[in-house]
Amino acid sequence: MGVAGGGGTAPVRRRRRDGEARRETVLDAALDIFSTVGLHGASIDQIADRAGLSKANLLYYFPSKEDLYVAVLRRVLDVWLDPLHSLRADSEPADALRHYIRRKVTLSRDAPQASRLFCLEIVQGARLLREELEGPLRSLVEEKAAILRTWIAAGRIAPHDPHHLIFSIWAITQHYADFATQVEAITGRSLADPVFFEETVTNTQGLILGHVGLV
Amino acid sequence: MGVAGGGGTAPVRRRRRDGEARRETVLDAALDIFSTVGLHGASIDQIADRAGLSKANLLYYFPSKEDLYVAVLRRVLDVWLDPLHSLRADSEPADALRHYIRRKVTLSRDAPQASRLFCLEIVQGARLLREELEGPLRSLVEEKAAILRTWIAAGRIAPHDPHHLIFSIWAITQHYADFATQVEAITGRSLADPVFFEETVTNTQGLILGHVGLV
DNA sequence: GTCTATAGGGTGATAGAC
DNA sequence: GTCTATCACCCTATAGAC
Repeated sequence: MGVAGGGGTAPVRRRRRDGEARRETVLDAALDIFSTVGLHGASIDQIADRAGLSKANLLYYFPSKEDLYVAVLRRVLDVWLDPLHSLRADSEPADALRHYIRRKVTLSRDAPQASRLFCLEIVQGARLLREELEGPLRSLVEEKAAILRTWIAAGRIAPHDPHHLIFSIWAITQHYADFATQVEAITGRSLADPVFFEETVTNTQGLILGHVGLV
Repeated sequence: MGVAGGGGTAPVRRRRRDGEARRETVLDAALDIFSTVGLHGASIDQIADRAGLSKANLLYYFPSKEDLYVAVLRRVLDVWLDPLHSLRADSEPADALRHYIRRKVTLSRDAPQASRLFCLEIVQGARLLREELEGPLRSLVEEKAAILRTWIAAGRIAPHDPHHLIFSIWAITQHYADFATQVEAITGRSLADPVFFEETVTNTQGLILGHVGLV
């Protein structure tokens, strides 16, 4: 993070790399803030401060606050849906579900801010994410629901609506990130505690696998 | 809603009743708006408009925007925790859980805004609700967890951590209110559809009851 | 209780020097 | 690319007439 940098390295090339890193720094800071106070509660000044640049300079990288917000959101969505891709037709159903649930809870532990920002956006009507939900997300879920239906047809899991099954997994696993404040207020524990983390994974796996007859 | 009101009725007494109704109107409007755009996204003007009075007049009833927000939150919390009170030690476990889940999903259908506002507040760290969570809520949950432990000790339900059980029920049932946008984007359906509502209740009941060995 | 007017502070975004 | 200065706007809250 040297301010001036030494020597005679070609400034243009280094600047470009710095620019990318700078954008990432801003996106990280923005995720921090947006996930805590929402789009309207955050000020550009605040985000710029945390990212270590001036307000005007931030607006050089992102032309408006909403643009920045959407950029953060898109990045979050990618990370967030990634685990679902690994649910494959040729897996063993029990292994696949167990693995998926563990990955989701792990993400709730390691990227709670991403979960919360996503949650805030959806709860408020997903004004800036609606297209992503009705397009790519819907397709992805439909694809995975088809796999579950295949397993049902083959008698490998009990017959339950795949949508409700997926929603139940999302609901429970994300609850431990989104409602962490409440969970901590009640239990005094969080996913950062390895024992509590493992309990959560095991409990959720048992709940879901039991439901589809895979205990 | 007569502006002038006729006749010679005692103005003081009627005014007081109107005042109460007026407050309620404002609280309803505020819930609408806050649950959609959050505390910071809402303007007093907007809420006053929806409630049918002027900004200055609203501030006569609620001294500041944050005061109004907290008033709405408290009212929401009461409604929201009410179903849990009916979980009693002398109930039949299967009936009690089934009933509780149905009530929670019903609330998600009939009071989704309350659920969403509560969700927004918790996700953002519950700055204005923390005491309520660590005090009354924690006590209430502890009380109900004790009941579940009694049932476990008596061999009436399978032994699982009561906290995780309660969180799972909350997570799933509230998901259909808080993430309704996502659910609709993916399935095209909502709790307003009686068939979907019944599916949701049945699925959640099956999931939970199966987990505690009551199917 | 209800209004109009306005004070007073903060914020998003732009202009323009370096 | 980065900064300072500034504009233009919105919004909370208050003052004071009715």
